[in-house]
Amino acid sequence: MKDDLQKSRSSTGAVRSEASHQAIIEAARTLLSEKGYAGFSIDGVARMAGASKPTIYRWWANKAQLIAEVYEVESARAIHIPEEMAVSQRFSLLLTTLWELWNNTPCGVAFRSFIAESQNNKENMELLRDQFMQRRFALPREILETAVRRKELPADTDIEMMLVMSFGFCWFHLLTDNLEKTEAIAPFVQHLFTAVPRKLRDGTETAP
Amino acid sequence: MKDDLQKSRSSTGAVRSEASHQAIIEAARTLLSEKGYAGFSIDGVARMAGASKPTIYRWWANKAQLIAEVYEVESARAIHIPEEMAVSQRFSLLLTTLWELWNNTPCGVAFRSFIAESQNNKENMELLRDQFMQRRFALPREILETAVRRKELPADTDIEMMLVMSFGFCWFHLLTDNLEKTEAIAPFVQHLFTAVPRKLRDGTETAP
Amino acid sequence: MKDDLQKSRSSTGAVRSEASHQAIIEAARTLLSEKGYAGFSIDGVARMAGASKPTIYRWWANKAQLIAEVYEVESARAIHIPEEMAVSQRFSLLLTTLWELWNNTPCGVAFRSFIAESQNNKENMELLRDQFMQRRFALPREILETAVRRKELPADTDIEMMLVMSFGFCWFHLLTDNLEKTEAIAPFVQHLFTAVPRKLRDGTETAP
Amino acid sequence: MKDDLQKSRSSTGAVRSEASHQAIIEAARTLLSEKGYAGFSIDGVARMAGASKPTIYRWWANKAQLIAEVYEVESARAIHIPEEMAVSQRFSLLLTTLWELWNNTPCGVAFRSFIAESQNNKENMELLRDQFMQRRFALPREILETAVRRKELPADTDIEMMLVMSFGFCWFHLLTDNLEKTEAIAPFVQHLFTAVPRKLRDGTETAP
DNA sequence: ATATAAACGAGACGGTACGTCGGGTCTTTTT
DNA sequence: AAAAAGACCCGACGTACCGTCTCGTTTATAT
Repeated sequence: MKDDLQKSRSSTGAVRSEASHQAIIEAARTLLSEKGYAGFSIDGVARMAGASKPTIYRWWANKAQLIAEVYEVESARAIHIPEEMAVSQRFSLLLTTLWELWNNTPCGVAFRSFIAESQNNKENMELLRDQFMQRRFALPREILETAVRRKELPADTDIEMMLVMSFGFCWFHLLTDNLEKTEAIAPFVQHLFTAVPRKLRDGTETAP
Repeated sequence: MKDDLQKSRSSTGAVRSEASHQAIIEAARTLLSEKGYAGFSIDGVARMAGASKPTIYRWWANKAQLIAEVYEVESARAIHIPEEMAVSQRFSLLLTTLWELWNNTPCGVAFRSFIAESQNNKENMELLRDQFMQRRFALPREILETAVRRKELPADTDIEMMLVMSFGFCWFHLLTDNLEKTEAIAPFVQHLFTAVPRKLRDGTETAP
Repeated sequence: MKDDLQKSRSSTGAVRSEASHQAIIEAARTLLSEKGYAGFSIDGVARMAGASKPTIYRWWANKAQLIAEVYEVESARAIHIPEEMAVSQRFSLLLTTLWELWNNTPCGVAFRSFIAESQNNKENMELLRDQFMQRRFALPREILETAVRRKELPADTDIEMMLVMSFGFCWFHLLTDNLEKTEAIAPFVQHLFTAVPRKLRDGTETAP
Repeated sequence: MKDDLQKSRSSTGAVRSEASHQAIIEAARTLLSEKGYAGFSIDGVARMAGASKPTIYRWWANKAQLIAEVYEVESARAIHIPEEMAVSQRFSLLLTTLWELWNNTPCGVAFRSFIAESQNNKENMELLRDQFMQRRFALPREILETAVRRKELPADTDIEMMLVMSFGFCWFHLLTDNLEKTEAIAPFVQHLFTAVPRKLRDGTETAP
């Protein structure tokens, strides 16, 4: 949308202020990391960003979506998982990197907040499930698919089940504020790849 | 007077009204199941229960603790998992029963709400992690320990890891409103028991 | 029959605890003088007195009446106005003494609080007007009546008007927190006695 | 952004809703006159006005100030005291008119309530004494000053003392719910002007 | 001496209001 | 057209008091 609007700048009036956009995201980031979920409010973001609430609501439908964008922006720096490693090592590295991200940036609070916020609202729940999580799944899914292609994993590996199990494991630690236990990752991954889950014979996958 | 003039004349004071207690729990239950987490408020509970807010706050520190009690009351009817079944079947049955409980009673909303609410507040987070979840772990832990005793599972089975993996898997479905996919349980359990996670050689367990 | 038997075995029961009575009055006094009207509550009195709220309500119908008793107890030490002085001097001394009492004891706050509280409630209003104030009027009325008897004042002096004018003048200073201006008393009294108000010819008095 | 990125893009914001303002004042007026001081609450006003409590608190610091505005609005219709009358007649007419206002409009309850409420709070006390009462004094003060100018009253008339005495007299009747005794006004005024209070020789006035 | 009846403390209770916060919408003005 | 400013309604928050109501415990009196 941003691009389109800017392109048609014949005489359609003012365009979205990128400065405001950045200020809002930055304020949201700061508020989340300093005050946590409990201290996060749209009012607070507007105050800190020097923006007005309507401006925020014009671009984000609600708190959850603003938080989601904070997460996405903050986690945008590409995670590089070297291709020459074995799949279990790649996966392990991915999870470790993820936990570090959650521990050391506002991403951890943002993710927890987004999950919590999504429980309020059917629309946000769908956003979380069908879009946000699908983007989170992309990289690990690619790693697993690559492994299948390379024959490191069986052709009928139930990749979706592996994703759900992995994120379930991570969410549990995230949502019980237990992310420091990074030593739990290795045994988990080891188990996961010891006997890779397979798709059911009828071909249906087992998880979302 | 407090100190010298009197001092005798003591009493234990009036006793908690069980009627109020029940009315409040029942109202909370109803509100959760009819309006969901978004429509749940202490004001609403007070209104519906015909109780006063101070009475609620006298006995529950906050929303989270009231919700937790709703869960515990509602889930109190004993779950019986026949002893003569194999451990993987017992575990599978437990998870299925749990999902049914979450699907068909206010327990599902209550659990989701309690998790969400706990993200607000360090105190509730600890309550969730150190007390509430330990009570949830009791039955599955016992099933696994029994299996170890019966030599169905190796002596060094990492039971805590299995618990975290299992609840992680369940939470993920719960928190993405995906509990209808009960057919995902079987493959999960199958994988879990295909290669049971073992404790590390140094004897430390791998999870919480 | 049974009733008769039971009736004959009756008693008057326990008697009012003077210790509690004293403790409550003392706590009320302290609370009023330390926290003022805004910080005065029956809960607070009960707490400080080590008494229970029902005990307070058993003996005083409401806040106002408790405050009134505090005033009466506190102001009980007899005020002596020498008889050999002229009436205007006696009156002036009385008012000065009164303002000192209000300034240096909880009486000032108590009186203000009692007046304020009486605005809430018809019953207390009548108490204030018909009983409490009549007791306050007693001494000045006596001084004026004595003066009439001694022929210092005309026989048709409108004593009630003088009382109302005097207390009106004092109330205004009390209720605007302006009691330090004691130098205003002398000119007031001087004016009051310069041309003493007389009763109307038809004999009816002019004030309450 | 607040500081550097932006700073232009400003505006004065939306303007106070006169409709809300009127609705709130009107509701306060109605509540006072129907339920009296005891039945007057900010919650009640909000409810009746269809306004929100924050809107009320945005414009009035507390109950007292809202009540004060009700009084001022309600008493705004100019009181006309014909200039050609003698000062004592003008004064008498003023007081009679005032008592009628208090008796026949919510002004009476509002004044009583404002006085009572001001006893709670130092800030409101000052408001009452230094602003509200000064506005009430304006008209009678002007009448007396005019009389001095016209030489109806001596040059050294202690006008402030006369004001305090007059309002003290009126307050006493107001605060003891005794305003029906309008026949008390005439003798009071007669006495007041029979021997007008004079300023002390040193030039200081005697009252506030 | 012993029953009785009232008073007592403790404190829970329903109610009402307090003053504040946040959510999301609307209006006005400025750019 | 977009934005800042900020007013608005709504409704919830957690707390304070009010006055009433159990409770079980003294305690003075009247048998």
